[in-house]
Amino acid sequence: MLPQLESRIVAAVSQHILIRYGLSTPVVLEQPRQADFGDFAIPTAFQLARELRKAPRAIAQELVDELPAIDGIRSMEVAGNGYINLRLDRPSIAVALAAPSVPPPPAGKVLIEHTSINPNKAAHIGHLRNSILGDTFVRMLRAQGHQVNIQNYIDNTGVQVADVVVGFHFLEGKSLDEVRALTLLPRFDYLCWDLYAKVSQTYATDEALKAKRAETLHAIEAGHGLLAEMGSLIADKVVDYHLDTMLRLDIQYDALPRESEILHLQFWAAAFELLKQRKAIYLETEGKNNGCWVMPGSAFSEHREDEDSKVIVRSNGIVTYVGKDIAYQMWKFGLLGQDFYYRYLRTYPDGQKLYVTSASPEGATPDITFSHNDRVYNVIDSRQSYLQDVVQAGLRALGHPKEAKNSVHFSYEMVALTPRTCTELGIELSEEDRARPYIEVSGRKGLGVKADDLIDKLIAAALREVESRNENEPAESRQKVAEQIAIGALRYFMLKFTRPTVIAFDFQEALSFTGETGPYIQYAAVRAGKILAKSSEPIAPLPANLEPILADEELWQSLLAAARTDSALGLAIAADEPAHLARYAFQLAQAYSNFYQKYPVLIETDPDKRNFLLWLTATYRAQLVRTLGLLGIAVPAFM
RNA sequence: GGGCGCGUAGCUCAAUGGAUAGAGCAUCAGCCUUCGAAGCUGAGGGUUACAGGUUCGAGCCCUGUCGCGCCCA
Repeated sequence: MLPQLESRIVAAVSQHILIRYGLSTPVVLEQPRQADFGDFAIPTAFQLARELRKAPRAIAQELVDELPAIDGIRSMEVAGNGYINLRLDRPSIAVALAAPSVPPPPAGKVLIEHTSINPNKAAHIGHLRNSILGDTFVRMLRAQGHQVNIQNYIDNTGVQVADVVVGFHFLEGKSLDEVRALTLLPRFDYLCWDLYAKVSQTYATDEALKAKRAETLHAIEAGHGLLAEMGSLIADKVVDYHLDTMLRLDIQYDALPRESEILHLQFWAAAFELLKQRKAIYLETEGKNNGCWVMPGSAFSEHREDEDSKVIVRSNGIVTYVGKDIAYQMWKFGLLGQDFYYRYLRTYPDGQKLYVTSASPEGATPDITFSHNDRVYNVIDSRQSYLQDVVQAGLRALGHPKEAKNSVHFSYEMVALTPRTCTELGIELSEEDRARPYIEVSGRKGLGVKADDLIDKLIAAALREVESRNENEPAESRQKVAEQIAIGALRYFMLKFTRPTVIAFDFQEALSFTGETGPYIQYAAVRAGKILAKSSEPIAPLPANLEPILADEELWQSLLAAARTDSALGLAIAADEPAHLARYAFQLAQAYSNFYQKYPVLIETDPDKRNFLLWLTATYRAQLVRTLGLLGIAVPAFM
């Protein structure tokens, strides 16, 4: 509702500036630093000052004097040395907020790839940041009308899966049937976690075992034989666990594109032909890369010519990682000229179906595709930014600048552990490490916090709180509420940091449910719900004369805070930053907590005011539920 | 050596080039005979790493220096 008003203001001011001064200076609306300055601020006079060679304050005064009336604006005034502060027509904002919301207009088709965990061990907290960021951004885009499809890429033929096969088969001498039996036992993913660490450490001293790694990898890539079968058995089972873990966080996918199908359907061969045709790569004939197909450094580095060229196909004919990624990125946009087959995999509790790629039409679901997207977000940590740049350059070199521009590396920094948390986990640290602010997790060392362990721990902590506060609720409901609180705490924790910030994960901090946390926001929504439930009377329509009620400055500020949800969503999407929306959710909860403290609703004796307070409570509740929903956080029935 | 990111209160972090740099935690002082305190009110705490520059205006942009992290070689 506020966005419409905002764009109306921007349009009116821009148009006036164009006519009056002949300038198309962009107009931005700000939220004033102090509430008593006004409801919106326009700093455009400062920009105009340069071009008009005139004092900003004088320009602001001209604008205020000459601007036509804008619907919904009560007054404009010049402030500071050139701000224009706007005050809104309060009753009309309340009325607009009370009106039913209109669905957003349909927007473009977007692909978000997230999670993409190597299917060789249990998920850890670092993976959670990826999935929660990706899933939240999906929810945000969908709320703006985008048609989003969610993909979780599975590298089921990579070296990491090979390592676990090496572990089972060569290190522990297990047969296919024995491994199959193990996959049926609980927590096979945890078993792989330990085995992967063991194998990685054994490589350091056991050359013979290390030699088995390459043999195993080749067998898996070829796709037949005992080792390949064992690899796919392990990967499929571990993927199942990942899907279950993510479902606990309310995270779902539409499709699982797999590396095995990219290989078997020879996506790379098609991409290779196109790259050669368009002269995006060339065969190096000298130097260290002699005999390799390379992409020149100038293609992906704007400023420097002397950047090393990037090898796409090695001299032994084996395509690199980047090469395969370019082929896959082309497929995402529908530029490859071929597609996967898709096989039904499972149905989520809400009825949504999940598909996995397949190399043959047999058993495939006809008439679906997950290709041909307008825009692609790859949620991948910042360590891969160089590779993502090369992939993007590949598209550009192939003559697809638009798609290159619409390839977004949605990058984020890693999740590390605080030294204190390492110690709690029984991990020994060197003197040097103890002095560091954080310790990087490592699957090879088995150093990390498993996602499910963390979730279990959070639920246990939440359950203790819930039980101490809600003795009369049935155990089953308390369990459910504890789960919702735990997930709320976890999701908010992963979202409150901006993407380039390294999260130093600390158990004590993550297990805290006070202050700027998910449960604080949930609590605000639950309190609002409780008042609404206790009030026996239905909420009457807003009274005709709202002016006296809204003359109360604090009450007005409270209402305005609740009206900013869509603006906050818009800003967060424009900045590709879910943390902005998370922060708004917290501010919204703070605003409600203040309102709750200051205005007791149910004992208010003036019926008009009481009805208004009830209405505002319902509005807050709705905005809190909606904003939390965008963050993937549920609102418990009680707390 | 090159590339990317970071450096803000005791700690962890915010801050679309704009007004007096804000939150949470921690510390201290208050508020429960409940619309349940997972809350609220208040206090103290800042040379935004350093040095220049651009600008009407810089935590943010540019250059350099120092420190930290990651990636590539």
